[in-house]
Amino acid sequence: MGSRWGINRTVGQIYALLYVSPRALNADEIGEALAFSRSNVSMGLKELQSWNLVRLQHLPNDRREYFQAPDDVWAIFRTLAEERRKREIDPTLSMLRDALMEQPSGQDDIHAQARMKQMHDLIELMTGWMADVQKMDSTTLVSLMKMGAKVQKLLQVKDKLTNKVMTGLTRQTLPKIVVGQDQLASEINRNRS
Amino acid sequence: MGSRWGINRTVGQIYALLYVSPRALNADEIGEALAFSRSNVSMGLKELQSWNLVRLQHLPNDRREYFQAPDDVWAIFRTLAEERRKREIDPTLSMLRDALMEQPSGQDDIHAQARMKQMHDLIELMTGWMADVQKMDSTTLVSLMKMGAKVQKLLQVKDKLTNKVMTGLTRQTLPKIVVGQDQLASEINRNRS
DNA sequence: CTATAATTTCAGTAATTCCTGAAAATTCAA
DNA sequence: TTGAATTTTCAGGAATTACTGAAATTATAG
Repeated sequence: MGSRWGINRTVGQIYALLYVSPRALNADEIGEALAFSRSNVSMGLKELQSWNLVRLQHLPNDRREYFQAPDDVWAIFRTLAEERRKREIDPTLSMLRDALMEQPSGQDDIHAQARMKQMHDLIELMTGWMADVQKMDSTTLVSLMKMGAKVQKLLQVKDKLTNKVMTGLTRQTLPKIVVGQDQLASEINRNRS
Repeated sequence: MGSRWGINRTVGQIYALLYVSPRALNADEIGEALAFSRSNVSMGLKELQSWNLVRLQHLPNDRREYFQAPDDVWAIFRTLAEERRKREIDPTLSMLRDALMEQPSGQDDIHAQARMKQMHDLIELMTGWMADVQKMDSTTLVSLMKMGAKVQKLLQVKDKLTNKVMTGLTRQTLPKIVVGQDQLASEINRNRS
């Protein structure tokens, strides 16, 4: 699966092995377990290190290095997301920005730039949102995910109100309550007192 | 960039062209613009169709098919996310489930299964959350993203309270208020009356 | 139907990516 | 230092993936 997550098959296999292993493994053990050449293992581990996905251990009286995956799956996910942002998203955003700076020559260019702006804004919005999510600890993240549907329900209500697309009945029964995104936090905070 | 999003370079180029183009293009126009052979374009378009990423058009008095990308960037994002789920996430989940059904033979297997369970639950949680997000319209989605940080602040307060890790001072000033994920929606709903 | 325009398929080749063994480099105990 | 253990580098070959042109298929106008 990892092959679609920016790492190739071999590296994925190595990481899967480290992930399920109850203890840190050295390069020879990995190579033997997966029938990879020693050099292949070395390259794979180097790549995993460049992704910050492995922790290094040294056992006493053993010169070899031992590798392990972090215990917290969410930490792994966060690292992966962060590295992909650095490697793929950020360069993409800066290329889009460069393209937007150029002087458009003709009607088609203007349209293309408008489209690129849309894409840029979408990516930037999602990246910023991910950055916020990154800061949360695992427990909080799980809470957010589990309540997902409910936050959305709230937002949809808000959306209908602000966009005035609700039915007459609803409009009558719901006097001017506009739950804007800026107001949500304070709405909740008010409940505390 | 698309090469990391499950589609290869050529297909990515074709889609980028369609995306910025002010009008639908036929296969010959695409091939000429990108210097691809006609058959390469055909394969690329076929792949894009299998991903549901292009809309087909027929012009009067022209037998050729014209292709275009949807106008809404968020629709594109949703389609991409949905297709990746079907192609990558779902098979991964079912493989993990299969592995979890197997009888563990030994201590190491038990540990490996526990780890796979963690990964399975993480993926399932995120998939479910994404499914919820999928249902939202673009405007709502933007609202959610923009308020991201604020939802998190709220959740962190909740988290500190439920986990009793707050300082004595905070505990004194905040009497038994527990904002649980199940309660949030109803808290807000109550404001409506 | 037929002729022709348009598209798709596919076998062969080109290009790319991956993996290996040998050699070089590094580390560290003695 | 020396030398054995360990790791890394890298050129070349293996495997995979991508692309092309020719032929086959499909669609449609007349």
